[in-house]
Amino acid sequence: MSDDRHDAVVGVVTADHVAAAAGVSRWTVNRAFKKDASISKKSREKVLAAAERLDYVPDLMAAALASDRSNLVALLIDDFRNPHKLVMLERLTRVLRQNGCDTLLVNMLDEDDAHRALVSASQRRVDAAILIGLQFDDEVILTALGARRVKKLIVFARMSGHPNTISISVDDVAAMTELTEYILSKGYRRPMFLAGPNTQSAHLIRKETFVDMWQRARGYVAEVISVPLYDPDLAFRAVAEALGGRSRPDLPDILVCENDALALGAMDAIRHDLGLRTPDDIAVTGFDDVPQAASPNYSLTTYRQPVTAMAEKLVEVLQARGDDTDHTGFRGKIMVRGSA
Amino acid sequence: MSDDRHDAVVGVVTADHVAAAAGVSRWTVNRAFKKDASISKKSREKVLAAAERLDYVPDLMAAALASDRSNLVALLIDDFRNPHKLVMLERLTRVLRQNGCDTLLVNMLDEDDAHRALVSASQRRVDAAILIGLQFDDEVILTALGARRVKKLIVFARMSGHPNTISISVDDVAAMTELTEYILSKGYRRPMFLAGPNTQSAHLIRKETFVDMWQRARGYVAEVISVPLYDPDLAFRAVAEALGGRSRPDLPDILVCENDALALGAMDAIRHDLGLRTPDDIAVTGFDDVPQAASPNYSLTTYRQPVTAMAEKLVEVLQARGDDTDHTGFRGKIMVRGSA
DNA sequence: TTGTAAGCGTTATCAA
DNA sequence: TTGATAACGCTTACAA
Repeated sequence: MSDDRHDAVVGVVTADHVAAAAGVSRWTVNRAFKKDASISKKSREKVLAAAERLDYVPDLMAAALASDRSNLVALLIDDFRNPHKLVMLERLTRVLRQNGCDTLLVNMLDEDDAHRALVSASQRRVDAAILIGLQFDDEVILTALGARRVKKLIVFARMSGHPNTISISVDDVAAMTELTEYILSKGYRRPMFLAGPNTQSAHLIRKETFVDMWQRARGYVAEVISVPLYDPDLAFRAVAEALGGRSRPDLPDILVCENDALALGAMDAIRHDLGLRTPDDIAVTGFDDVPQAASPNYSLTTYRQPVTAMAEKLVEVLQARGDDTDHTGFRGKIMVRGSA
Repeated sequence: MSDDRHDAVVGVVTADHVAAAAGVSRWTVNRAFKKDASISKKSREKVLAAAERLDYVPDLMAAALASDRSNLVALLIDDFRNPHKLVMLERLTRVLRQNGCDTLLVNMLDEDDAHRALVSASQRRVDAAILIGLQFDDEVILTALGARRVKKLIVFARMSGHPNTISISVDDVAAMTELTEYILSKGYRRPMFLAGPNTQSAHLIRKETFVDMWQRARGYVAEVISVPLYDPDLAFRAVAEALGGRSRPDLPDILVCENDALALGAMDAIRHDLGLRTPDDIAVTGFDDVPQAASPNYSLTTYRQPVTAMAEKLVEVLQARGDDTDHTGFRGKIMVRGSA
């Protein structure tokens, strides 16, 4: 038929058209597209054939309006400086899409924007809002999110401890314990911890775990410095400043960083500002295992989170109709490389 | 009232509720939320006050269903290895959101997935699908997208030349010309060009511009190598392999890379595989100005695209109701750093 | 300026 | 297994 071209252009093909073409009712068309619908095999085939022919696909917006599921989630992200974000975005969008879920990406411009971001998401009827790897103050954000109009609020890759949210993350204590044991086993003597935002308890776990373990093992308190954002540039400056004037014996022999974003900046500072070598003069460890960590330039010893498994758990949580609890027990693995 | 808590939980507040509370009709409520609606100041205030009180926000899904605009766009992305993607995602989501547009992030898993990705987007009634910085074969993708059910198809940060798409990008010829002039002015003698996917014409412009200019200026053809994806690791291996066995005089004195993703990998190879220095032994240039390019470790001479301006143009294109043409004349600026 | 009718394309629910 | 009714919450006419 010469309608071929026409069909594609002439506005939307709806279930009604397919129904007419297949000689069934509109509702039967719909059933054909639902997995566990009660429909005869014959009807379904007839419908799917007609749909194929007419190039019909269900309109998910209309579906969302009529049902109470949109199969849409919002990813709220507050920081694009950390390369690990790209990794998480890739995994999350991949796994979500493989499970029939689309993803709204919402850029939280600043802490005050958190509330607007969530409202935005709610206006699209998302099934869940996922806060990915917050660096903004958890408390501020979760409070702003207090009057929530979103069904589920999930904190991904960070523990939250906040009621009404579901956390999905690695067991930070176990992870940092493993890393610290490794560091202790290597015989380092003068550690310094480079921490990120000091704002909330969730951010402090890695630092505290390290400091506590070190104290117990060695009998003295490790030095700690921190930066207000997970930004390699800030880490560079903080390290350059903190270590700049020190004489050799006062320098740490290892810089334990809360994550890779900080570790990469720190390593640059050690080499290019202080003119020292790593690991020979100062060793470095990170957390996350961003792609660059594996590059021969950094060869960063770090801890890899099981992001895919976490994303799959997220899908499970999404599909669970009832309330869910936290899943903060994921275990990753230490990636031993050249930097420590 | 003790309803306070209740209101937030008891299901959605609709325009009807606000209408009742404000003592107007549902349609008046709607007008109050539209910028140029014909409504008296008084009515609007009354409505907005009631809306505020009831914590009402319009449902954008329902709005999209009823109108033919969704204020939703899909960002189709085919590659998360290139750190420039994170920059583009940040700018695009920021600018779009500032203009009332939400963003669907769709991960194209492979070339064959392009069609499904677009259908996915269309099922959400997006106003436009934006292909950001394709590395997959343009032709394959644009063909897959042929039977398109999306109103606008925009190719961002890459020229497409394909009819039925709108490109928004820098003028690659002008950009590469500027970069090449700089390189020529510095007196390099033995260039090598590191190209990305050789698949389509859009990918070839930078290479061809460089090779042509070099030939005209110096009278001989520059060497070219290429990798199938914009992946730093592949660049590393390609450079290590191409230059590995060469004696000093056979080595290039500058490696001109199609973009920063390749340049970073190339630089790592020069230093850590070949054991050479940059720029002393081999200089390097990139394209994009990713954040790492500015780090003292790389200090990469590169070309910064005006991503924000391009994003703003994108918004314009989105808002233009009619068909639009390409906007491929953006000019960025060369960022001269230590690497060349 | 305001109100009304008629959808938008689906789904929940019940009846056949 | 199938068909029909009534939403879902909004917008675009157009009429008052």
